[in-house]
Amino acid sequence: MEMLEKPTRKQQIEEQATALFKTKGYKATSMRDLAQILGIEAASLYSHIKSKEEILQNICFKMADAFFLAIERADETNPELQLETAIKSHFKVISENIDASAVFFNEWRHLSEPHLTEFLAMRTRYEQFFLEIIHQGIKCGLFRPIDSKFAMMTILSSINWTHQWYRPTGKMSVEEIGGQLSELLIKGLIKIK
Amino acid sequence: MEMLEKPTRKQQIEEQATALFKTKGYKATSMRDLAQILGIEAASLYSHIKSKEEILQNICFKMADAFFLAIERADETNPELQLETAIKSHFKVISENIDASAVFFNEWRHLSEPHLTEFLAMRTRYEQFFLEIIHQGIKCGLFRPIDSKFAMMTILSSINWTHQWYRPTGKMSVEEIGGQLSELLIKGLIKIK
DNA sequence: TTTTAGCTAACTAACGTTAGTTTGTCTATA
DNA sequence: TATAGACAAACTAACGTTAGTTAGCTAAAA
Repeated sequence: MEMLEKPTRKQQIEEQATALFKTKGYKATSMRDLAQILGIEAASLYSHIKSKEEILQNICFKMADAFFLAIERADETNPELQLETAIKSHFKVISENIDASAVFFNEWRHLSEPHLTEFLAMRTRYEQFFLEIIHQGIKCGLFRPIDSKFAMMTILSSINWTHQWYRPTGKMSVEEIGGQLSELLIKGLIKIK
Repeated sequence: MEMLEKPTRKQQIEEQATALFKTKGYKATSMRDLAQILGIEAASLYSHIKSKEEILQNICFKMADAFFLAIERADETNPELQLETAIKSHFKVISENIDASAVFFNEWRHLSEPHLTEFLAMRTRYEQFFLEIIHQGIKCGLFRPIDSKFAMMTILSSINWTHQWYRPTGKMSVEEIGGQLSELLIKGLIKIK
């Protein structure tokens, strides 16, 4: 872990930019806003970065990598367990990168080509992973016969929204939220039956 | 219904602006972009509107009104039926205003004061409505003992994401999606048990 | 001495918006 | 019936501001 070493200026820039992009949005954040937070002039940022969009690209693709890495480790055989693990892993990545997640989900459309196309292709591939689990679950009669794409969208959107309200200082822990999320989405809100 | 009459120029502007704000975002949409679509000069827009932000305000607050109107009619006594009705009503409003919903959910942060504060207050009040239903359901033992705010966020985020993938021309109808949404969220993905 | 990280100054492009004007159409009056 | 006034909706031109970015300089660190 290189976390212990003090961050490079470039890392500081990306960190503060991530926070600004989250709260103000990419387009509404100016290089002068960013520079001010770091206590330097806007022009000085360009000693460390190539362009404003380069920052956005780094945030988006680093997050994409993190998401893929998280689900690659999950290899359960039972669709229910598989889905539970996938939901928990997905949320864990978000919880560890709240600001970057917000940017990832809300600001990707400001990527220029060819990065935009590449980004969307990765997203589709990622969704495919959840789609397959749900499809298997339906096929073996474990899940109710539902439109699998619809179920995938519903489940992912619930998890993806957590960046809006989850706070590390809140009363629910990461494990607790992950568990509750998968329980609510798989078993539903209603009790027993 | 005044739908049959041809829209005023102002209505045309708001309609096209809504579409642009959805796809490009509020900040990334210029008045020149908007004017071009309507086949006029940017300056000419100001014969019909006060400012760019006025358009955003109209979109956001019209949607807020629509959402409140939709749930005010629902008055079931059973929490399960109440929640089902609320979910369906909420989705129905989105389905009838896909572009405006996207702007409502994604661009509200660009409202200036005092509109921003007013907007957030309305949103909290709206969330309170769902919170209350879930709270009642838990209290009477119908719903599992879950953090009600967490459940509310999870449910609302699922419905609010539908604007991203729902298409009137798709294979699922509005009623079908509304039904599936409430079923998935209330009864869960898993079959029987 | 070379490199790094900041500075000042400036550029071009684009932004939202205002001012003043023109054009066509409808309506009421001469 | 012809004309004048009012209005709506567009135009051109330009304003002041802000955007992202570049160039070249300076001072301190390696």
